[in-house]
This record gives sequence, structure tokens and C-alpha cells, in this order.
Amino acid sequence: MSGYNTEQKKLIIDFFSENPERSFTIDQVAAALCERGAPIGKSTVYRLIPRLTECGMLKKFSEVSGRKNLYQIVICEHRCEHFHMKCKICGKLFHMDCAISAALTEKLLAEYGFSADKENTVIFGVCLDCRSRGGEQSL
Amino acid sequence: MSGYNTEQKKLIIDFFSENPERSFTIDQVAAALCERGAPIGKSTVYRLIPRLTECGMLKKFSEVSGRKNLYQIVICEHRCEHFHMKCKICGKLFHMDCAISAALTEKLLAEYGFSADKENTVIFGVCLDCRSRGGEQSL
DNA sequence: CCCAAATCAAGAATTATTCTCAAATTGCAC
DNA sequence: GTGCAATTTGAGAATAATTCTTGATTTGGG
Repeated sequence: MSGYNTEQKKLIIDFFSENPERSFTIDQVAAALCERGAPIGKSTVYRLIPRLTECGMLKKFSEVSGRKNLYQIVICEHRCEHFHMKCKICGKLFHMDCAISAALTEKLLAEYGFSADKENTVIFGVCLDCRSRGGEQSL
Repeated sequence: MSGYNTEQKKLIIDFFSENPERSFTIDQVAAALCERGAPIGKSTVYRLIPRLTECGMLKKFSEVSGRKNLYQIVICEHRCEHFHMKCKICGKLFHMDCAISAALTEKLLAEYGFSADKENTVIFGVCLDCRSRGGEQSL
């Protein structure tokens, strides 16, 4: 992320990092931070979350039903670009191996000439654990 | 879509059908319809678009940058479930062949135990035409 | 044609988001 | 450290988006 390092950026990243499996609306983040007395204003939260998303630190979803936009932290070991999968039940984000991501990308390119944007795509579904456990859809 | 058949449903579907390559916010649709004097109220548009989305007639995206939710008509020849790809430049929606969709789904299931939801996933990228033409990203 | 159920619309109410601008903070140059 | 220009912040006003309420209208089966 470019620009100055400010306490407010850190507050937001820390908040998301505390809840790596959950996604939040901007408003929820602002409310949660303000409630705990963090020194950050609503407008700053609205300003920073989209910027953190653009630089890849957060990932944005829109609810399957409903109209709210949700943000969640992306914790990536891998440096190469890859797709992400999100479990609609538990909320976890999964990383598609780079090799599999690349194979998919190549397939779409070969077949349709379509150049997929790994960064901005999220594949929704249900993860292994939740499939065995059953449960309610949260997203 | 369940429920009564009303003129208002038809107005909305027609509007999207006239613009198969474009996506709109709910507000844009309401404004456009009202402006052309269509007999439909804003609240009806807000009520119907999510329902048309749930039943698969429309597809919902969230902007790559920005926070608006966009809706676009899905014109599908294929009955089997498949993934959709959306070109960020021209806006067109593409259908991933059922066989390729199934192969991807199976791969993710075998590799991660992740059961992908074809209906609610959209793969963003740039289509063949736009790659050769160059151009500005619209979404 | 009748009627109950479903749907609609106007606009009020609420909620979400953006904007404004003075004050505070940041980090570089010295 | 200190000074300073550029950047960032936040309070709250302004705006925009969405939902809700309620009485009127429409729908389709009988």
C-alpha cells in the first residue's frame, strides 16, 4: 500500500486479522472499531477499506443474496497469482494452488481467448469440513 | 419465477434484454424505466430485481473497484449448470461449456473437497475481442 | 364475475456513502 | 531533533441508496 503509514491503516488491518474467517461490511468495521474506542472515524474507514482492497490486502465479495458488499482479509503465503475460493458456510477463504490456477487460466485462454483476472475473482462454494458437517449458509 | 405474472416483471426483464451486454444498478434500472414513463415504481424495481436474480434470470456482480452492485441478464441456451465469465471491458457474459465447468468443479472437489457453486460464481477477465482491441476497463 | 392472495406504488423513514475543510500527522531534508 | 510540505484524518453535513408502510390495484382460480 502506498502513502504514509498511519495508525488508522493498522487499526483496520488488525481488525480484519483478528477475524480471518469472517467478512464484514465497511459499516460493521467502522462500528466495531469506534465501539472499542479506537481512534478512527467512520469516513476514514470508508476511505481506507477500498484502498486496502485495491492493493490486494482485502478481498471484496457481494452477498449471494442481498446487496451488501463484504470485505475479508487475504492471508497469502504464495506470491504467484492464484484464484481464491470462499466457503459460503464457514466463511473461510481458500487458495487455489498456483499450478491449478494457471491450468485453469490457460484452459480459458486456449478455449475462449478469455484472460481471467485471478485477483478479482472469487469462486463460491462449500468447503470439505462444512460439507461433512452440514450447516447453514452464511453468505 | 414463482408468483403472479405482472407487467412490472416483464418491464424489468425487457429492459435488461434490450441491453444484454450491460450491467446496471437497481437504481439505474428504476430511473431508466421511470424516465421512459413505464408504469412501475422504484420500490417495485428494488423488490423484483433481487427476486429475478435468485431465480437465475439475472446475474449479480460487484464492481472490481467501487461498491456498487450491478445486475445483468443471463441468456442461457444450456440447461446444465455452468460457470459464467464476464469481460471487464465490453461487459459481455460468456458461458463456460458444461464439460469444462464440470471438469473444473471435479478438480476442485478432488483436490480440495470444495464443492463449487456455479450459479453464484462469476470469473472476471478480458475477452478475446477486447484483448485484441485494447480498451478501457468498464467494470 | 367474485374473491382471496399477491402485488404494487408513493413517499416517509432509515441506512449507507460521500464530501468538505480545518486540524493533525507523517516522513524527508537538514 | 526541527521545520516543512504533502498527506491524511475526522466531525458532521450533504447526498444517495435502500427499505418499509399502507391502502389501492391486479391476478388467476373457481
